[in-house]
Amino acid sequence: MTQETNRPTGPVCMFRRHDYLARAGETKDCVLRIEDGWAAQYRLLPDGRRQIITLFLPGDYCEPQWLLQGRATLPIVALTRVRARVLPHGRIQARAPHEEDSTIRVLDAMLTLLRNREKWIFNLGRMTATERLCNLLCELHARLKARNRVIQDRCAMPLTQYDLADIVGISPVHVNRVLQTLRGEGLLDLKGRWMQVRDLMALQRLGEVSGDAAGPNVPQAA
Amino acid sequence: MTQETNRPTGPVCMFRRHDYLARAGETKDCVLRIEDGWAAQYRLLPDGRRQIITLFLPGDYCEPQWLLQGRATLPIVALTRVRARVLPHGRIQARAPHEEDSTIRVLDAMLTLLRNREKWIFNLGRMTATERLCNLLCELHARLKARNRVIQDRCAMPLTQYDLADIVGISPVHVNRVLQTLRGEGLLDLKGRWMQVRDLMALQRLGEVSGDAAGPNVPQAA
DNA sequence: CGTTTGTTTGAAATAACTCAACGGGAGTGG
DNA sequence: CCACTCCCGTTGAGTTATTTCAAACAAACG
Repeated sequence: MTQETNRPTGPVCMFRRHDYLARAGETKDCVLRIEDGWAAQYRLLPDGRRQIITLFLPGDYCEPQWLLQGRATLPIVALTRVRARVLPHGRIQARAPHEEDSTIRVLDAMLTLLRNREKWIFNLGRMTATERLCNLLCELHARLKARNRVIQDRCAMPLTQYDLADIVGISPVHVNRVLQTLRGEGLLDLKGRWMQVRDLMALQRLGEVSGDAAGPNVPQAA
Repeated sequence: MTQETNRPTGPVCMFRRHDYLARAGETKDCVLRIEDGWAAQYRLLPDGRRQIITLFLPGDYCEPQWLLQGRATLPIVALTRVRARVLPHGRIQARAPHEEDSTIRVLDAMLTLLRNREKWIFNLGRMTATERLCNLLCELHARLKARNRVIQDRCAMPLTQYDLADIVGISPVHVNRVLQTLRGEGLLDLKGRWMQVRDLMALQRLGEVSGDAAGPNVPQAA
């Protein structure tokens, strides 16, 4: 499961679907960079309720804060086959600021994570099921696009409807119904682990996706 | 609004209720340490939906990530009269690691913020209205207790039911009804800006505050 | 004191959930 | 290659948690 090679870029880990990249409470002296595959950090209640907290896509640093505090708080599971590069703290600190995997780059990823959580707290607290789903799909599309993994608005979508439900905080059955509607309105196609976005603008409008995370903030009435 | 003094510990800011500690997009070359009062970071949609993302209590660093990235993403508003100490980056970096307001302490607060958001993403995604409210009240109690601001399970509660609603992501009317129930069952008293917790254990049980979950909840132990 | 801000209550509407069952498709093993 | 699972997606019907609207009341404020 953890085959390592020792090329100058650092060792690589492989995980099969459902393997753990981390378990709750584990000590970590490295950061992972996902090279391929998707992983999710989640929290589970004894009664079975599950919420996915963070989604890691190709190109993401998996738990950049491990650089500052080497301890996993929640389990991280592979949603697909995953290939990840292991970046020991020493290797990160040795990099010059402008280089790949430098301290600044990793800390920057941590700040991005912090801001993305702002967005999701808003989504979960104040958006409807449809809005949340559209917003999520737009986010996935944008993140994959930034990593050159979208071709003509078509990209991978390995998440099951159960996964989607546990991200947007609704029931799997309801995810299904909302997706039906979106398909019915010609906004996207979703089948066989692939997503074809047919009307990105409409999807963004439905998902209240503004240009910037800070976009839809108008001063509060005094 | 921003009266400053220049004692060796650093300048102090005062804010009245509804004053802004920060506005979206503003550049920041300092971190604030709240000495007294409560403040909230929120996001607002044009249609009026508001979600409070972060609550800052006495003793909290307000936006510790400003140390790494000097830019506010969302507005921060004073919920009460607030007194805050201004900590310019230079002053923080000059501190020895074990001292108050050192780089490590501030970064630690940032990690705590990150972990607290994990908890709230879970709460908003998977908990019922009652659970969320109980969880919030337990969190407030614990955080204030860690700052020595709880006497015999009695502490300040300056949040209106509208504020509470915007934190736990439900409607103000429903907040009211849930609070009624909790009062009716003798779990707490809530009146005149003060909260008297009568049965903390029961409140924690209702709020699914597990020992494990409680870990990340509690703010940075100084 | 009058005005604003916050709380309480009732009744009707609805978004989302649960339960339950069926169907398809992708692997897996014979 | 077929048959058998098992996982995943789909659909329907009935239920429930939470919302919205509206109005009255209380409390804080200047």
